[in-house]
Amino acid sequence: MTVERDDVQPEETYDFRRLEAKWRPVWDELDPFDTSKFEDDRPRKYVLDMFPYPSGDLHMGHAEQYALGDAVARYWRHRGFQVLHPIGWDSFGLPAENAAIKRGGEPREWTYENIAQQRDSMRRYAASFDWNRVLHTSDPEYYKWNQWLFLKMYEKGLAYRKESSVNWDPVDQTVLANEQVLADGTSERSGAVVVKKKLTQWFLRITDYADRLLEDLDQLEGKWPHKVLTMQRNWIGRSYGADVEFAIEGRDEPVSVFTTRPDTLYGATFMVVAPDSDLAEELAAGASEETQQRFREYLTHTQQMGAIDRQNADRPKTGVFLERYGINPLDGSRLPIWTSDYVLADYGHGAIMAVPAHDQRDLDFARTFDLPIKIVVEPTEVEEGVEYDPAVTGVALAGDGQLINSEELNGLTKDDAIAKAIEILAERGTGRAAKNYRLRDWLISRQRYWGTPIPIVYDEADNEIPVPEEQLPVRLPDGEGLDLKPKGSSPLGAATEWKTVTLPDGSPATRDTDTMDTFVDSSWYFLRFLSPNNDAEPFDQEELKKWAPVDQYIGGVEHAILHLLYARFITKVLYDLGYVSFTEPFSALLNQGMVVLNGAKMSKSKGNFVKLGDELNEHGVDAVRTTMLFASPPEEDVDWADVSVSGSGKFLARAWRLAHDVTSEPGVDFTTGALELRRVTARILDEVPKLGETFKYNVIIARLMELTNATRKAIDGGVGAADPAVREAAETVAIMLDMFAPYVAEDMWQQLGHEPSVALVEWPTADPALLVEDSVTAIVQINGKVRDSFDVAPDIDEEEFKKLALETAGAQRNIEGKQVVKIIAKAPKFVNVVVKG
RNA sequence: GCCGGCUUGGCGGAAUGGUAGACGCGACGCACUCAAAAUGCGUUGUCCGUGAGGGCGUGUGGGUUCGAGUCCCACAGCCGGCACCA
Repeated sequence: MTVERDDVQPEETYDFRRLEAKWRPVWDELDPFDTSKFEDDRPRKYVLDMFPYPSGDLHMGHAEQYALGDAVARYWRHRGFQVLHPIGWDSFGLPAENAAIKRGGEPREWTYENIAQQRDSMRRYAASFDWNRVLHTSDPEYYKWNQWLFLKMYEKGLAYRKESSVNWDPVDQTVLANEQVLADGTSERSGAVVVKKKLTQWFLRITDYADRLLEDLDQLEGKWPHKVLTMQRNWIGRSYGADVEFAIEGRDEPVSVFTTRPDTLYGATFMVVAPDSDLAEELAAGASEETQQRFREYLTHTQQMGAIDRQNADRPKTGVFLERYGINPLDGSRLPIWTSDYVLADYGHGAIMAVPAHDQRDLDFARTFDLPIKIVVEPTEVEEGVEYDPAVTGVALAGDGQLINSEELNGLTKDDAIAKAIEILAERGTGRAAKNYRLRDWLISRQRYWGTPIPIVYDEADNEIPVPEEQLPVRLPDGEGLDLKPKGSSPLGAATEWKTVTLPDGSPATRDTDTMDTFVDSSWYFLRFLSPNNDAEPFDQEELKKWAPVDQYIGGVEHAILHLLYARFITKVLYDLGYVSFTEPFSALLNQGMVVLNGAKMSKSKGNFVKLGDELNEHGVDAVRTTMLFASPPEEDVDWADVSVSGSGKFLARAWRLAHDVTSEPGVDFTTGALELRRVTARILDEVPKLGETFKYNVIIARLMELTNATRKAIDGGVGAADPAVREAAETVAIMLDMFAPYVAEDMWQQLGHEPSVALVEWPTADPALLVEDSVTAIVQINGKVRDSFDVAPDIDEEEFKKLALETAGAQRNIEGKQVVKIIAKAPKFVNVVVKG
């Protein structure tokens, strides 16, 4: 194959290697996507691809994402928009640190080498980025503004430090984010079972924004994938109910519990507190020595249990009676207080009222420890003779019904009783309506080196002192000489010189040695792209007005919750601080599917893997990009075993040859061209913009294949290569193909006698006259079944149309001997004859 | 358990309530070739029929409609999210 290539004239045949080598330097020189060049009145679009983490070179997943994002950006350019399409790197993070530990050297070197490699690959991939706006989150010029953001939030009380229970990896000796804990409770990297550990850490008060984060999702309906909206709603997890105060015997202060079912208050027969809560410890302290001992053992057992073990609802219920009692605020009954690990310390108040008849978990617990079960809601639909008593069936009655054994609530339905119970509690001052969230505050401290230093110092009394804004950035010290190995505290603790500072009054202080979660970096980077080199402010207000918010965001569904939730949160914070005028960062979101192989996620270790480099070398950039988008609609997964990259290559070669064969001159009058081919071109010019709006690139490519085939037929058939319609069609193919195969498109454009770049050429609009056909094919149905068809003029009159339909052989055959009941006709499309007999 | 989504040929997929299967892959046949590759042309939902033509067909069952892949109801299967969250 390679041998033969030398034998043929290179210009006569499609050769992706030649095209790639030819056009890359031209584009580098032209820099066609430099947004600053366009100071005109065209409408603007901000098209953003989620920026990559620089772990090695680009892989198939990147190829899919950037093929898609680039098609979107190129689409809008061809539609006459100024398009901002920037790229940068999410370049802080643990993999760089691990690579440095493993192979020596510095996280910095590893990171920037990978960035250089990925940047080269992206340029080869012909992604239409504005290369003048590149940012790296690990640059001090960037993370300075993370620190600025942190200080602004600290001023507003939105950043705070507290002791809490966090995910701890005992092998790597570091905290882990929730997303780094696998479903089986092990660390995704070390494989160790993750445990909970109490540490003092920095948090961002995202729970203050829970309602807005939830309610503003409604604005995004139809613009974001429904799936993502649902996932965010689940994650925030708002539930309505009541806070109820229970007096505690031998304690001055009452204990609050949250319940979604205040209607079942009369059915409460005991209380449960989380073993790892402060309350449990305090209550246990008032119990007998033996019980205190049992409590301590139980607490230890709970703390040692993995996070996932604890969440396993199938586990038998365990617990310890604390020998203390609470008082039901409605009926004054005495409720024994237990502790059990099915109650979580950090949800609600870490304590519950247990209603075993109407809550499955409470019922399981009551049956295990032989506690009373009192029915207070009679189920609505009770079948005669069917046992429904939870004490017997073991199934709690969670549904609707009529209240019984509940004094003033008796006879009410569930919903009415909830309202009434809240009213009574409020009157007596022992409770109130309340809501609770699954969402927790965002823990941003990390015991890692390769991240943004937290701009706080501590005086000798451990008071927090924010670093003054003018002293930012707090630069990360050189990693050289620092021990990055996991040891349970941040590597920055060993940077003595860096860590030690002197306060204005001369007293000594130390820096916070943790770094920020890298999700902080990515929560606002889309704003930094507007003015990445501005060192006076995080983002330029004028650029902000021009471009923000992001019109179209494109990325994988794996970020459906964390990144997108954090970015939405920070945007709302910036809105409240007066820095931006919008409350949602991404007006529209598109999730691309994954590239899989034989139905399974690609995995190097399992040998189930396709190397992007191999595909590019064998088939070329254009064929790979086209294959990615032709395989299916963008949100679906692409199974590389089901696609044909060489098939895409064949199509591109056919398209390229069209331009090569055209013999008419540029600027020739298309209106004198062959009508039939012109109609095909017009139809596609008319259809493709609509398809582009809904990202149906697979269909657009199919249309371009049709147009290519039709043009080929015209050239080889009677029309001939010199016909203006052939040039019109070939130019249309070239312009549209630019969305998927920029090298082929650019070369075709040149072959057709035009200057680069085709990427900046606006699509012609279809001549409406060409969209009207001379004749259309009408179908004839008898009782809804297609029996014949006939050609008619599109403006045929209804009566004439019906008459012609009834005259067709198919109609005659099927009507014969039957009675015509009704004729439904829509000229010139179809006729349906309803017959009987 | 709760919530969301999906289900169309051998495969990926297409189809404003109006000819289901566009376009492509694969397969088969033909041309070119000593042969193969490449390229081109043709066939390709399924069953009956030599043919003309006809029956069946978009997970299953029902409904609305002159007409349903498309709208409504129920069910099944698959995928995803959340889950001892009170």
